[in-house]
Amino acid sequence: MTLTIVALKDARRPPKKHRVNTIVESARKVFCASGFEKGSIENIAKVAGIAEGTIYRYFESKRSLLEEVVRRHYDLFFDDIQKSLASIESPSNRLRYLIHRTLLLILEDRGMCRLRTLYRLLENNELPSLARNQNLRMADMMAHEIKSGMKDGSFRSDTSPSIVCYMIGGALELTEFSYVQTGTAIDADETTESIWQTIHGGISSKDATEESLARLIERLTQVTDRLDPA
Amino acid sequence: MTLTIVALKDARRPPKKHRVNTIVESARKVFCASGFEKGSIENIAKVAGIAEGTIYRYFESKRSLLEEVVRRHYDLFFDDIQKSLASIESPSNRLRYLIHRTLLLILEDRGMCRLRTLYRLLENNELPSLARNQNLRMADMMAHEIKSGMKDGSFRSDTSPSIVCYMIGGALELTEFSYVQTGTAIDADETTESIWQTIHGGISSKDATEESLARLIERLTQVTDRLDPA
DNA sequence: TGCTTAAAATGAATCACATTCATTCTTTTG
DNA sequence: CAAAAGAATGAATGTGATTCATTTTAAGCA
Repeated sequence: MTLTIVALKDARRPPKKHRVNTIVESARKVFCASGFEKGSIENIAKVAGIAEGTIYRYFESKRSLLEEVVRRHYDLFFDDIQKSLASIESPSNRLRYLIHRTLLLILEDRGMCRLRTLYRLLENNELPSLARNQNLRMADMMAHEIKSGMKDGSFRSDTSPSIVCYMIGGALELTEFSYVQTGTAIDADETTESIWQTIHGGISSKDATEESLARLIERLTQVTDRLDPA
Repeated sequence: MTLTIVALKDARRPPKKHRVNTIVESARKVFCASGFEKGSIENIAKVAGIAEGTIYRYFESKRSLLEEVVRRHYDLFFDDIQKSLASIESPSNRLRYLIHRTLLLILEDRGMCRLRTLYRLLENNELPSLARNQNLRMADMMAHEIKSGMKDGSFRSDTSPSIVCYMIGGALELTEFSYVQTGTAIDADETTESIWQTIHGGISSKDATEESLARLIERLTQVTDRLDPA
């Protein structure tokens, strides 16, 4: 008897958690398939096999449901990325990894990408929103590496971490945007390389350095000429 | 008589153009004040002093009305920028100008910015949309300068113009986004400088290399001085 | 100037959805 | 097992974009 009761008690909560999971999962499917605006609550309820009203027991609004869908997806990503980061050596390499990993995520699921891109646009009211937090989390990770690099001397000390973050984040976002829009595949390796190269070395040709080298060679030639048995 | 008729005939079109102007202008006011979702057609019609249905004679939907509002604003900007560009000397300077000018536009009207940011999010269906065209137009201008710079040797030849465009565009967009969200003023000069510096010279410190070279040259100079007929 | 026809404007009606809530069904507790 | 609490339901509500039959205005013509 006691066992039965315990079993029932335990069975009480799983249904609750299970309900939420079912709803979020259905919402994900519907939103990914039809987009946010066209993915109706009616449809989500139908897919979940429940009544529309039930959704509102667990979620305040359609938008907060979207928020949960997006959050679940990206939380996994962030947790995973943060773990990997620990085993990578220098700030440079970690920064590169962040770029590369994000590109892979973008490629992984175009539907979610579209949702996220779309989601960013909707949140024009509350400040401490999910998208903001996601951006901040990624920006924080990048900024941290940039600052480390500035400390250990591998990056210039007059760099503005936040602007560099914006530049990397922006490039990733526009790449994502272009992918979502056109569906043209991205070469993650190549794109990482381009972004990294620009961030790292800039676009200016290294005239100064090359001039120095030229002068050096000239001098050396003079020296060797002298030393040569004339 | 004839004159009167002519006057009436001419009066026929101006009302039409005038109507559209009135509608767009009212829409701009309402959207800027309340945002897209909360700015209702009813309200726009009221501000314009016409019936709701009339709006639908000139615009297919609420969204296309938004599109027109945004387009008008940015068309002016692009035309102006393109004119100024002609009188600027080098690719580098033109690129800098594009960055700076865009930042000034962002600062100029936060309401329009918010609309544009919001607008970008909405367009998840039709490909050749306005936002896309705007992005393309700006991207084209930037890419053009980058390619010129690569040709004339001031930029590295292994630069990827599109990635660099993405990086600049992305940085501008995130700066815009942060401004729209927080309202914290941006220092256009300083931000331009940071973006430019990173794009131009990268973040890696060149100190090490250059110092070594300088020392090397110094040594060699000493050597050659010795060898010179004292 | 009056008459006819075409274009424009109107706003009440429609429609699509998100959201609410009185009611019904289930589970828990005593 | 009955009462109470908690979930679920889906019809009703509310909001706001969009449509359309009707009315108003303007244009063309004798």
